[in-house]
Amino acid sequence: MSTRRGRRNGNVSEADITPSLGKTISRLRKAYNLSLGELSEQSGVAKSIISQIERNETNPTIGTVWRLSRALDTTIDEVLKDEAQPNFIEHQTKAGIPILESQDSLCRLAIIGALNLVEYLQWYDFRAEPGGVLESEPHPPGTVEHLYLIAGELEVTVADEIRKLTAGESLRYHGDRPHKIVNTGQAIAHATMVLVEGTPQGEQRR
Amino acid sequence: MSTRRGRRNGNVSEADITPSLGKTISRLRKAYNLSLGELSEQSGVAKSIISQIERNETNPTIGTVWRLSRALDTTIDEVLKDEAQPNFIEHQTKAGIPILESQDSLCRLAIIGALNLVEYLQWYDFRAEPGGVLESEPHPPGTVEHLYLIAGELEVTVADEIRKLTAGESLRYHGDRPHKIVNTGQAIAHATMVLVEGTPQGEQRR
DNA sequence: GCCTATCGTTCGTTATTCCGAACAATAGTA
DNA sequence: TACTATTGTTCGGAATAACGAACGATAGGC
Repeated sequence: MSTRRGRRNGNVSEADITPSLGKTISRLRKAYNLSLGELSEQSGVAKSIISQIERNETNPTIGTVWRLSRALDTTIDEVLKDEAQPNFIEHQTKAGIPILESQDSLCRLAIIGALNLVEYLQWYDFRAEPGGVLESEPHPPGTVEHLYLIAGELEVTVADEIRKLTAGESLRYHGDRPHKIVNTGQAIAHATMVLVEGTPQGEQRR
Repeated sequence: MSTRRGRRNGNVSEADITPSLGKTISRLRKAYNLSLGELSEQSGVAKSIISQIERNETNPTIGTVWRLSRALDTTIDEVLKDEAQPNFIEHQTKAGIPILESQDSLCRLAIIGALNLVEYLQWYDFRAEPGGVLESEPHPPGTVEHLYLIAGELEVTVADEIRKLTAGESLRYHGDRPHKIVNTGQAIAHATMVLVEGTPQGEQRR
């Protein structure tokens, strides 16, 4: 019990207490199609550090992780959550629009737009084959998700509540809770999804 | 651009990016009736550091926070997360969605969502028969319009510029100028439109 | 009142995070 | 092939987080 924070050249000790951190950062970075240099620029963290973090070769500061989380449009607690979420696999399309695929590869989320406002905003084109399931980890606190079903039939579960949607209906709910979208119909379901990452109302100013 | 991470005696900069952390640790520690020394013993973190963390005078490493979380019978993401919010789901039925029709009644614009943020935000489901024309009066200054063409073919005219869109493409333009959307194809055109009113721009979210 | 125990804070040293530049590995282009 | 760009990694130096000990403050016990 002497090695304070033993590391140095090879053997990792404290670095990998959160083994998912490096993978998570790496996965998010790739989902946004960013290089180390680009993420470094957007986050203000040296790319050498990001490289080390992704390989779990260092024990970063809260501040560093926070800056990375922010650049990756998420929050620090999201990034540090232990359970790896293999929900999305990054997949590149012809037009350069990143496409996210669900694990069963029956759902496809295309990021068709994003805006940097005081709040951050993204919208998606969502398609699901019959039986397709899209499970989302909670988004950052205060996030609102809006789903408009263009065609087909969906079942949406937020926290414990379940709603069925038919074509033409829309649903709005908190995205900062675990939620699941299932195509319960026989045909392809098609929807537009808008995601607003916002200041929780009644938030303190400093 | 010299101050790397300015701190030093008094003025905190990076330390309080997660202002709740110190309070959270302190609250948990007191909830268990632990002194700094006791928590130090159980967690393996020097009590001087715990003291500084609780007063947001340092920017701890992930490892340190993790050891503290563990000693306090919780997880690191719990400690770093802000308080939860009540659940809410808002379900809008098909009948409740207002539909706007263009003058030639060949275009239909369904308002599928709106949010009051610092900026005002609306999004639409847009459908146009072949030959349909949608002419818009200029929206308030600073408005940004984003169009994502799901299917068909559109021609968008903003001020003097004309752009042709094919399925899968998207376009972003100033909405505070007169603009016109024409379905130049032979089939129904289908698009998602997002409209953001606000911020004279130059505003960013951090 | 005095002594002792315990509390949280401050101080000097050591270890390591972080940075920027240099480097190697990989493509893409002429 | 050589030249250029871009990728991720490695390396030395500066900034600082973590440590342990020392310090003042507070409260009991005698």
